[in-house]
Amino acid sequence: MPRPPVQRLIEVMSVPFNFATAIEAGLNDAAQALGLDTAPFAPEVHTADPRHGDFQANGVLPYAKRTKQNPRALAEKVIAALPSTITTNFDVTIAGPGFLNFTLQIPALERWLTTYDTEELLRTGATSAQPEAGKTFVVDYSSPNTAKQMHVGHLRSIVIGEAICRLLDFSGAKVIRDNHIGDWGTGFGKLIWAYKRQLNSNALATDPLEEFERLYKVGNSAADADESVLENAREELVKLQAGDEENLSIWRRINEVSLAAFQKLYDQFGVTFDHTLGESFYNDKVPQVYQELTDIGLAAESQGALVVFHPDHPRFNEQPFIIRKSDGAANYASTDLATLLYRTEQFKADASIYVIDSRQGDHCQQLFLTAAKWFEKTNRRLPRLEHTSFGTVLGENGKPLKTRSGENIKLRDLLAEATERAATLVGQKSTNLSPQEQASVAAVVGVGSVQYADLCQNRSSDYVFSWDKMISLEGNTAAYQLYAVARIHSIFRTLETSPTEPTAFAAADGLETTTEIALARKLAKFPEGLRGAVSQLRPHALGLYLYELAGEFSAFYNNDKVAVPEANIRARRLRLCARTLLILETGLHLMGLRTLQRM
RNA sequence: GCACCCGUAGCUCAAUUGGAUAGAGCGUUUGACUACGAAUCAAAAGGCUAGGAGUUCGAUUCUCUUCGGGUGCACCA
Repeated sequence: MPRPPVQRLIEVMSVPFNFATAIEAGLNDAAQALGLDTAPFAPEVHTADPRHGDFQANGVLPYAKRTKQNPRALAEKVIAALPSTITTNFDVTIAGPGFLNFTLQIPALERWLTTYDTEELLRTGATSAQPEAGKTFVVDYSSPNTAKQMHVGHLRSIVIGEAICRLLDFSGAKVIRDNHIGDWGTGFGKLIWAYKRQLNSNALATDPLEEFERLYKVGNSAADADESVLENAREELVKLQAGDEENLSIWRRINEVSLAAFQKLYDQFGVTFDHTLGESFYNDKVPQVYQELTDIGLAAESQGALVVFHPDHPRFNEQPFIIRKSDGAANYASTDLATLLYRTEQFKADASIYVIDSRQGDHCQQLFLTAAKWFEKTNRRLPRLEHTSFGTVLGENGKPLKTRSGENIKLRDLLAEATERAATLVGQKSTNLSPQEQASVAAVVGVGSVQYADLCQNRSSDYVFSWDKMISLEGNTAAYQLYAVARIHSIFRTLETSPTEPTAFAAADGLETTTEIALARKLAKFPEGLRGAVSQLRPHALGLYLYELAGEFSAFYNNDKVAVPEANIRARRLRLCARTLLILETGLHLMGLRTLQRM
């Protein structure tokens, strides 16, 4: 039976969610009790190599050095002053020149395992331990251009952006997902020009986006070849921006079709935006930006354009930030500034996160620098601004991934191929499943493999896209972890019980085997995996943790049979299975993946 | 030319942001299914962290420098 809420709350409060932050607090208490100068004393707690315990604190060493004390003697004193919250949970030893090693006592591990037994409680724990809780984060990701299909170049922003949103949300932040689409570009004049002359209505009916793309190319090459076409296209754009009804309705139609096509892809990734405020939305909000930046002397005319220079910057003192083109039109610098103001004032953003590829680093730096000066002069509070940049998806030749003919690979085709390849594999490995089940498993494995391949390594570097590595399903892949999840579900099916049925664990006694204990120690480090991912907005830190957890589980599974006759042993192993399942599923969902009961 | 990112095992990547003997997977070699799912597990071999200098108790991480790769740099986002 579920315990009453009040009792649960007391239990949760008495067992720290994140042991590392608990140690940190304990060390700070000890330092204060000893009269250490707490300002320069930093506990420096990290998860440790298992050979050295569960956590290590290195802070005594630099402090002893600075105050000219014997580090080991100081370490002795610090240990003696540790509060009971630490000493009742850990064995503490001194190692080497003055490292403090903390090893979780088995009862403490067991308390953690019995306490954090639902996703809601993990979330509550994360909210209590994470500094992001209560803050408003606007996350700007995906942000494709309308009238074009998304391709591989759009993959990373979607996948990384969504994972970051989920991680922040789980940490108690208020997350606003904003799809800042490019729907006001200068290409629209050419597209409208071609639309009016060469529209194929059959093609428009069957695959409108494909048709818009074709028309855009037609308009583009016609404008290149003929000056008068270019002139015409400009006029179409001016008419559009002036509110011409015919052009506006074509433009609306393009956006409608584009957004519907985008949503089909977002559905496969489990992405839903709170706002889709494209550049057109800010059309009437850029004059204020021009005005204010000019008034405070930040922007000035140069070669006919309105630009911002930063004399205090080694490069941007000469490299301009163009906020209005010489023909008077806005560009993405103008709208990005207007957007930032809108997010600050309307959304009350504490942070604005830009999930954009690393090639736009200069733009973001200029945007942030400009915004900082602008907001300071106008007495506005500047949100935390972060360019969450990422590298390029490369083919096996080390160059940006393309089709054989050199075209961009459409995201639609990429996901279709991933699903198809997964289906082939499922057809071989999962013959016990019905055809419908096989198809849905293939979709989860296929799309999940693409997502995970993108998330499992450091976002800032380029990565090589390899079907074989991704779909071969070995090593640090989605399928390896999905397999662990499916196996755990299978155990509960076989034993005819459920991971959420507390009576299944009622007879559990103390952890015994080395593989049981190793798995339990890994489980209790979920908060650290989460913290690593959130604090740096790097999902791969969580991915790596989950992979290691799945590995510990597999070792446990091979060593310690769960379905044994002894009720006490079976119950404690079942509990380990249930917690592993909870954390694997929670973690994978945080990365944007779906999970399976069988595969 | 200026700036940013990167260089770690044969290959693809980690290393908790300055911590202890630099870790995984693939590939190679060897072992484990009359086992709750072998899409698994256990073990071995594989390294002057591109080269050099510096900072300090301690450097893959910070500074300088050389080499090699990628990407930006006046009106497309």
